[in-house]
Amino acid sequence: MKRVADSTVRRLSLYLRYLEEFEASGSSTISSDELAARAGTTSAQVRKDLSVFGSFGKRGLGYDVADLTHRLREILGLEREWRVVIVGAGKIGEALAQYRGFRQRGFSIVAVYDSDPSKIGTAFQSFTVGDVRNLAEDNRQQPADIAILTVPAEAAQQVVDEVVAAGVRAVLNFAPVQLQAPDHVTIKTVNMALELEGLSFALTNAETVRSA
Amino acid sequence: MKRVADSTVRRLSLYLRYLEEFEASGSSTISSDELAARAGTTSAQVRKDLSVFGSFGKRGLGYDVADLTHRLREILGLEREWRVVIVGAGKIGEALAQYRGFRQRGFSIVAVYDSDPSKIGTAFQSFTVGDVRNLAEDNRQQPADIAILTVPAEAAQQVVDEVVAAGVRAVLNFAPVQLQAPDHVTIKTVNMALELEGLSFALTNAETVRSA
DNA sequence: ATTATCTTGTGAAGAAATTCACAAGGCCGT
DNA sequence: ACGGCCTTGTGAATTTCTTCACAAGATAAT
Repeated sequence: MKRVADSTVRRLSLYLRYLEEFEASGSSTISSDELAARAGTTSAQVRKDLSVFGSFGKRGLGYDVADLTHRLREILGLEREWRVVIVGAGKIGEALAQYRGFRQRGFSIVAVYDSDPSKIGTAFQSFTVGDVRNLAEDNRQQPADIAILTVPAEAAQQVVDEVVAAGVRAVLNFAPVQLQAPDHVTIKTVNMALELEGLSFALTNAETVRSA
Repeated sequence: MKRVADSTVRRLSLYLRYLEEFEASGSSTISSDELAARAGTTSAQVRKDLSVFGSFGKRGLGYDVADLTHRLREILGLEREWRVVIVGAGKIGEALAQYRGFRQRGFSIVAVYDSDPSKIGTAFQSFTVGDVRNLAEDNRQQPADIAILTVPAEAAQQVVDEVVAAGVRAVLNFAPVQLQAPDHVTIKTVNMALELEGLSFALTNAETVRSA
């Protein structure tokens, strides 16, 4: 099977979000044109994205909303619950630990860790902060699938090594560094300063150059 | 002047980050190869990215670290301080309000707003939460350049309209919705659930399909 | 049953981004 | 001053992504 572009997967997620809204609003069928309008893309793009995984529509009619919703959930792996641990009990970790958007989508935060002795054992949302050194052992009972890293940049690589050793195969990294991991581990980095710098560039070059 | 790709700008930011590290470590010159290795790309890519803005290197020698650092800061518009307001005094807003990475890079948080009467007037990091309805007036004195939105999805579009009316031309949006704004306003959306779904896809399709 | 009207699925065309590959310089040691 | 060794800057080739455009179905009305 051929490799699927990251941009395609992102758009599928978007489509799913708008489909769910559409489902709530009652209509049972939707065209690639309508979906494209909501997701901010073109109908051809929608159809191409879906065609990677099969043909889900009916010519002349469009897509059955409930059916396509289900198929997209399946494709994205959202039919099951994913066990997520947060490493780094700072403000960002706290914000993510209580973020409803995650649980709503089947991502269940199961534990929060830190390496700072002054934080370990303290209450943190509905969790008690664990010692990151117990992560591997805790994982032996019921392994986590995904680790969210909200640790300082200097500590991030070591934490990745630890969670990978503990069996985690996907990492969402909020530390502003490039991380190394074996091929079978997927890492996504969210770098908020980078996003702001993109805005700075756009503001600075507004008259001459327009960012794509 | 031709349009600059978003991906190019992102990489320039990365290069800048690694150049700064390199600068601290003492070396005065760096090759596109070394820079590429750190940023996780290729030397040809580094040279192409830089060539959009000029030729900053010396053949046979590489780039002067201090000079290139300066040029990149100039290109990205980081030589000045940007005034940033946060709208939405929830956990994520709080985390961002105290995030050191922003100030370090010249992004100065100047105020925090909310629309919830129970939050307005309360202390929030080193700020007092303001009423979002005063934003336009506050902005008349010393306008903010960038607004960070950490409000619920339902409220986001209205807040965008308000900050745009108040003169803000760049928005970093954390609400999981597609926002509309005039052409002269740049919006970047960070959708954390989307990132997790990308990981879910990768985990689900690990054996058959590999995400790019 | 036939016609008119939709909308999908998809090859082909086009555009954009990345990688290749090499001439043009520049430095250093002798 | 010359030869050997680096590394840039950049057209050209390649790859990847997006858009076009239309045949193939499907529905509905008469």
